[in-house]
Amino acid sequence: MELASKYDPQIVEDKWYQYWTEHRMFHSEPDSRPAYSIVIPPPNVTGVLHMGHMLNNTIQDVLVRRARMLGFNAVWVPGTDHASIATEAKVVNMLKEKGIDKKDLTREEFLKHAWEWKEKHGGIILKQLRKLGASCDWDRTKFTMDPDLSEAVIDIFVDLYNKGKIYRGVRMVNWDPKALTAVSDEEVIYKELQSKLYYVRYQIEGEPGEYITIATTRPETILGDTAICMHPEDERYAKYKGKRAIVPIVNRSIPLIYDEYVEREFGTGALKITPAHDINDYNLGIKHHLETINIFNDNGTLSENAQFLVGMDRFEARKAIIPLLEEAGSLVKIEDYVNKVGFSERTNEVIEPKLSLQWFCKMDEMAKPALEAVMKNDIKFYPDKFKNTYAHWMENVKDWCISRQLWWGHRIPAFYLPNHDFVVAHNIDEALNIAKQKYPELNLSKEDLKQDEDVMDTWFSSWLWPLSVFDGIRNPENPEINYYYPTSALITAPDIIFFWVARMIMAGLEWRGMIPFKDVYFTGTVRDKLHRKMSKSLGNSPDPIMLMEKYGADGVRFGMLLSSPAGNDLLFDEALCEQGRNFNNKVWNAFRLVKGWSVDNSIEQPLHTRFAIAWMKERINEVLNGMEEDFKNYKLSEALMSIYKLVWDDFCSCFLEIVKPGYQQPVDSTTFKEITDIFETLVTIMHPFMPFITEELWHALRDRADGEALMLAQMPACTPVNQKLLTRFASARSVIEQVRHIRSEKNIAPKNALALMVHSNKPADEEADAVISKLANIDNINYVSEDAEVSGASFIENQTKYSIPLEGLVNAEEEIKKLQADLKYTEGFLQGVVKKLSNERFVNNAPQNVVDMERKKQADAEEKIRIIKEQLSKLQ
RNA sequence: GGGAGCUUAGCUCAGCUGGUUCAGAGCACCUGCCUUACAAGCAGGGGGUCACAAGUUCGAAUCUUGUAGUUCCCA
Repeated sequence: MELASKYDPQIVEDKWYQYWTEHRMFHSEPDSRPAYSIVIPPPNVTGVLHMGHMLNNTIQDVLVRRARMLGFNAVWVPGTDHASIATEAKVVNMLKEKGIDKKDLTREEFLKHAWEWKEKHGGIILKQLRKLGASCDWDRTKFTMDPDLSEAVIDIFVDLYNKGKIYRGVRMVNWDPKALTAVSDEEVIYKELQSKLYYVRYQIEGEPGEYITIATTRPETILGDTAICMHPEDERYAKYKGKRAIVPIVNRSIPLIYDEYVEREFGTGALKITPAHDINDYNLGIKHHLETINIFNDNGTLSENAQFLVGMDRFEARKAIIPLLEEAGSLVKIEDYVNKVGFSERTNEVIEPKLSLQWFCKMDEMAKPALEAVMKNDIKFYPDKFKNTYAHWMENVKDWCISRQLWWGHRIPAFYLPNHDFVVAHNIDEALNIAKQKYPELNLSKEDLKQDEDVMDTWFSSWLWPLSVFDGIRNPENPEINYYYPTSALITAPDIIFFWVARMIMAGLEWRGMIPFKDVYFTGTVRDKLHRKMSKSLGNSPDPIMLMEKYGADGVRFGMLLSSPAGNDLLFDEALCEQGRNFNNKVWNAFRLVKGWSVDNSIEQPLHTRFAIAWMKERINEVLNGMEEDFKNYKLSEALMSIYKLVWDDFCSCFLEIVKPGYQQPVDSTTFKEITDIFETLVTIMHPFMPFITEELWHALRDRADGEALMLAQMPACTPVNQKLLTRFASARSVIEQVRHIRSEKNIAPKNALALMVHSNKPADEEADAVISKLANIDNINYVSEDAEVSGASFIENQTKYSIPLEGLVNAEEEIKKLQADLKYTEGFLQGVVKKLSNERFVNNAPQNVVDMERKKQADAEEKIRIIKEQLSKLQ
C-alpha cells in the first residue's frame, strides 16, 4: 500500500475515537488498582468550546491518559453546570422570539421550556470535546441539576441551615438590574471608567447664603440622600455641628453628621450619604441611625420614592438631573474623573448596590481548615504563587450571598408559614411536620406553606462537584466515593480560584473531612498575540473546531501544550498548531520510511547500527527519566518539548539516518525488529499528548487484535541513565557536526566522500567511527600520530585533533586566521581560570569539586593551546 | 488605595538550595540544498553587557535593597 507523503488527520481521528468508545476504553469501575481521578470543571451548559476549554481539557486528557498508561485505574468524569443566569437569559430570549413573555408564565411552565431548551441545545461542548480526543468516561456524564445531584444540594442547604451556617437577612447586595437578581461579590468585575465628578452645594438649614459643597459621581442618588458626613476634625466644617442641610430639588432636611470614615482630602471633604445605594453609606447609616430611602426599582429605573424623574433609567437620570440642579442653583462644577465601577460578570450590566432580603452562607468557620489545607501543602498549587492569592481571600472572606432571583436552578428549600416564620426542610412534607411541631396551634396544611421563590447560586451546586458526581453526599459510604475520592488533580483557571477551588476545598472538608483533590494546576489565560484576552466581542478567538479541522486535533493539542507552562498566559498563535501539524507529519514520514524497507534474514547487523540502537534506547531512557520529573511538577510543555526533540532530532535526524539501508537495499532482520520496538516505544511515550496519530501508527507497526489499543498499553519504565554511553555517542556526533561544518564552509556536497585523520595514539572506538563514517560520509578514517602533518581543514574535539585532507580547497592564510582567533579566545579563557585559581580566598572557600573543576578547565585549556600552537607552527 | 508576581536572544519561555555548559530551548532569522521518508523537509550558521542601580560574596541571571516598566488579585 502506498502511503501519502502528507499525514491526513481527518481520516484517522474519528476512526480511533469511535474505536475507543465502542470498546468503552474510557470507562472505569473501582477495582484493585490504584485510582487516578479527575473531575472536569463543569462547563456552562449553554457554552460552546473556546480556546480556554481547549487548553484546560487537553491538559486533563494528557494527565488522564498518562495515568492510565502508568497502571492507574483512571477516570475523568465529564459534565456541565446549569448556569442559572446564563441559561435563564437564553431561555427568556428564546421565548421572547416566540412572542412569549416570562411574566406570563408560571414557574412550572417556564421550567418546562427551560428543560426543553437544555435537552435540545445544552451540552454541545461535551460533544465538541470528543473531537479533541478527550478520554472522558461518558457513562458518568453529570449535570448539576440531575435528580441525584439536586438532592445533594438540598441536603447540603438543610444541613448548613441546621448548623446555623446559613441565614437569611437584609443586606446590601450586588444587584444586577438586567438579570434582576442578586449576584455574589465574586461575580462583580471592577473596571476603570472615565466619568465625571459633580460638585453640588446644599444649603444649610436656617442659614441663608451658607452652603456645604459635596462631590459625587452619582448625582441622581441625591434624591435619596439622608445625611451629609464630614470628618470630625475637619476645621472647615466644625461650625456646622448640630445643623441640618437641605437636599436640592427634593428640599428634604437632612442631618449633618461627623465620622472619621470620611477622607478629608477627597473632593470637598464633605460626603453625601445615600444609605440605600452604597455599601459604605449603608454602614454609616446603621451607625448614625439614618433614614434609608430606596429610590430605584429593581430594573434600575427611578421609583416613586425619588419623587422626580420617576420611571427614568438611572443613567438617563444622571444626565437629566443636571439641569434640575442648575435650575436650583446647586451645581457648582463638573470635573473629569476616573473611577472604578462594578459590572455583572454574566450580563455586563453596571451593578447597583441594593438592600434586599437574601440568603447567606457563613464562610469564616469553613474557611479556616480550607486555608490550612493549602498552606500546609496537603493540597499543592501549581504554580504555588497562587497560594498568596488564596490566603489573602481566605483570610478576608465574607459571607456568601447564595440566593438568586431566578427560576432555573435549585429552589431554596425554605417554606414560609402564614405567621411569617419559615422552616427549612428537604421537602414540603418534612417542612409541614416541622411546622406542625413548632406551631401545633396553627393547624397547618400543605396549602399554608409557601416555598421560597428564589434559587441558589450555581456555584452552590458546583462546590459539591467532586463529592456529588460520586454520590458522596447522599451515600457517603458508597464504593465509588471511597475509591475515587479525593481526586488526584484539578485543572482550572486562576480566575475561579474563589468561586470554585476555595469552596470545593471547604465543602470537601466540611462533608467528608477530606480534601477534594491533591493537586491544583492553574492554567494560564489564552490570549492573542497582542496579549489581549480572547473574547467573543473582540472576535480574536479562533474557532477550535475549525482549527482542529485545519491542523488535526493532535496538532492543536501540541500547539496548545507546547507553550503553556503552568500559570503562564498562552499567547495563542496558529503557528503553534502548525508546528504541531508539522511534527505529526514528521512522525508520519518516519513511519513511511521504515514501512518501506524490505527485510533480509541473511545479512549481518552493521556496526554503526548496533551502536545507534544501543544509544537510541538509552536516549529514550534519559528522556523518560526527565519526563517523570516534569510530570511531577506539571511541566507539561517541557515534557512535550523533550519528546519533540527526541523524536525529531535524535530519532529522525540522527538514528534513522544511521540505520537507514542503502538505496533499495534491505535491512537485516535484527535491526528491523529493534527499530520497530523503538518506534513503538516512541509512539507510546507520545500517546498522551497526541493520541490519534500514535494510535494509528501503533496499529500499523504490528498486527493487533480487535480490542487492543495503545491507549491501554503500559508506559515504558525508566532505569538509571548510562551517561557514559550517551557521552560516547555525543562525542561522535560532535565530530560529525564539525565535518559537516567544514563541508558547508568549503562547499563540499554531502555525497562526496571524505577521508578523516584522527591525530591520536588512543585506541580507536570502532563503533563510534562507524557512525561517523556513515553520517559524515567518510570513506576512510585513519589514525595517525599526534604530530602528523595536516594537509587540510582541522578541528579539535575532546582533546583530540582531527583533520580532513583537502587538496587545493584550503587557504592556509584563512586557516591560520581561524586558529589564531581560537588561540586568542582560549588564552583569554585560560587567563580567567588562572586568575581565579591564584585567588587564595577562592581556593580556600570554594568547595573542593568547584576548585577541581577549575583545575580541569585549566588543564584542558592548556592542552588545547598546545595543540593549536603546534598546528600553527606547521602552517607557518 | 492595599497586596502578589513578572522583566533572560526578534517572539514565547527554561535556568532547582549562588560556583561546567566563558547563559539554554522552540519558533523566527541568515546561507547552501528538490540528497530516492518528509520543502509541513535536509545540512550549516548568526544572535543576549540575563530591565536599571547599589549592596552581600573569593564568586550573582541566581541572594538583599532601591528605581523603572508590566501583569494580576483585592477594595
